[in-house]
Amino acid sequence: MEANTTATTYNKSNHKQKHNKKQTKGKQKIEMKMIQDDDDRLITFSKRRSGIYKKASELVTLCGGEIGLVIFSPSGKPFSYGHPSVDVVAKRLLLDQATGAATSDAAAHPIVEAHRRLRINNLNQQYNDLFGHLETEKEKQKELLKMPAPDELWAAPIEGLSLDELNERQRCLEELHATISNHVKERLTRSLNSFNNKDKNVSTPATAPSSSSLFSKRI
Amino acid sequence: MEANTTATTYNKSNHKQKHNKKQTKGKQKIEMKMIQDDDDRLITFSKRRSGIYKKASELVTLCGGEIGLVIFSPSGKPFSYGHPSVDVVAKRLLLDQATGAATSDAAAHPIVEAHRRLRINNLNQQYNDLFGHLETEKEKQKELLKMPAPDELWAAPIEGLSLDELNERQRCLEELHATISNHVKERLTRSLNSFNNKDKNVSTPATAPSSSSLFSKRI
DNA sequence: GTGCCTATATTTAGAGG
DNA sequence: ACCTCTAAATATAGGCA
Repeated sequence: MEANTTATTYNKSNHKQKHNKKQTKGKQKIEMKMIQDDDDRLITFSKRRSGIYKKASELVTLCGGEIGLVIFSPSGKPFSYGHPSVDVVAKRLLLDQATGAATSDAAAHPIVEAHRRLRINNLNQQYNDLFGHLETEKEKQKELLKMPAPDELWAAPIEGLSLDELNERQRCLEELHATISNHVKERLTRSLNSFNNKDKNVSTPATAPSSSSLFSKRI
Repeated sequence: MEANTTATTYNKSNHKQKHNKKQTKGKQKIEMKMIQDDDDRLITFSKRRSGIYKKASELVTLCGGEIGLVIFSPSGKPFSYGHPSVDVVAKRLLLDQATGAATSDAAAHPIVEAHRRLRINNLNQQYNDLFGHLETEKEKQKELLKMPAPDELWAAPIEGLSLDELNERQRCLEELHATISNHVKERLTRSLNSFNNKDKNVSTPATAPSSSSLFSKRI
């Protein structure tokens, strides 16, 4: 940030360097996928964890409110950050729940939307799965699908027919999506190796022998 | 780069510049203290909350591990983000503690109970959880979107397409889906607000008969 | 592992729809 | 409210101590 025009500030040790040669590579863009090198991954974890802590504290400072954060490192070590403390945040959550105060209004309405978004998230999860990301999202999906009496959530008053139409269309989209996902998945099974580059042109023969069981069609 | 003579005057030598006018002020530095203006604070809260969600998901993607995050907005509404889910993280924390595993921060225990109860009695957490993911995923998907006429998607034969084409189609579907969802959301919000009474019972063609009390949504 | 450094990549404040 | 746009502020990858 401080780096002004000529970028010659790295010579702390009065060692003269080539004047117009870059001292470092600067921040390089990295692919958003699991870092394979153990060492790099650990370093990145540390740095980014700090970054998140900072963001969290800034959010609290700027906007007030409370925050609690727990992170398990790839090696399983737990870290946490909280303001005023994880404890306080957790207790407040309990208190709100017990008194049914702040959460009741927030909960009642989003119920419908929760269901809606649940279904959307379903799609996202499949999408991610196709690209080899967020494999464990499925766990959450499962848990969420256990939501009590989802059907009751749809009794909300709705202002018009067009909404139903939208819902119907939504449903169709989901089916189509699932179908396409299936096909993609099948192809992927046979050309998995080439699929790291998302814009790589990967084409395969047109039919798949098996592997349809790989992808359980839901929704 | 270096914050040179800021904004207002872009004329280095005190004469009129025709094309040098800045279109916006760009990101301005702000003091790290509570934002007083209600509106600004709310906006900043939203933006930064999304930012943190993204950072969290990136951390998980790059490094693996698990993360659970709970935020109370200044007005007391709870938000959360978790991977694989807040519940999983909480349970893991509990497990670690039960087995006496090395806990770098033991203060987080109550969060476990909090989330258990939340999950049972209140969908708000799930809602926010999903919302966070949705926002994050939406950005990922946005990068390569080009939406053809929706109708073409419906009739499109799946069989003859390359993997690339299928992937592209997926993205279109995602976007379409999100768009429709937004419309539904808006309508629901509006209608729910206007039918803000308890036990409003308006049945929709295909689903359950009654709903519980509904309240307006706010941050 | 932590901390510093630079050069970039990313985030986001502010203003408009 | 939520999205877009832009320019400036931050975060951070890759190195080194």
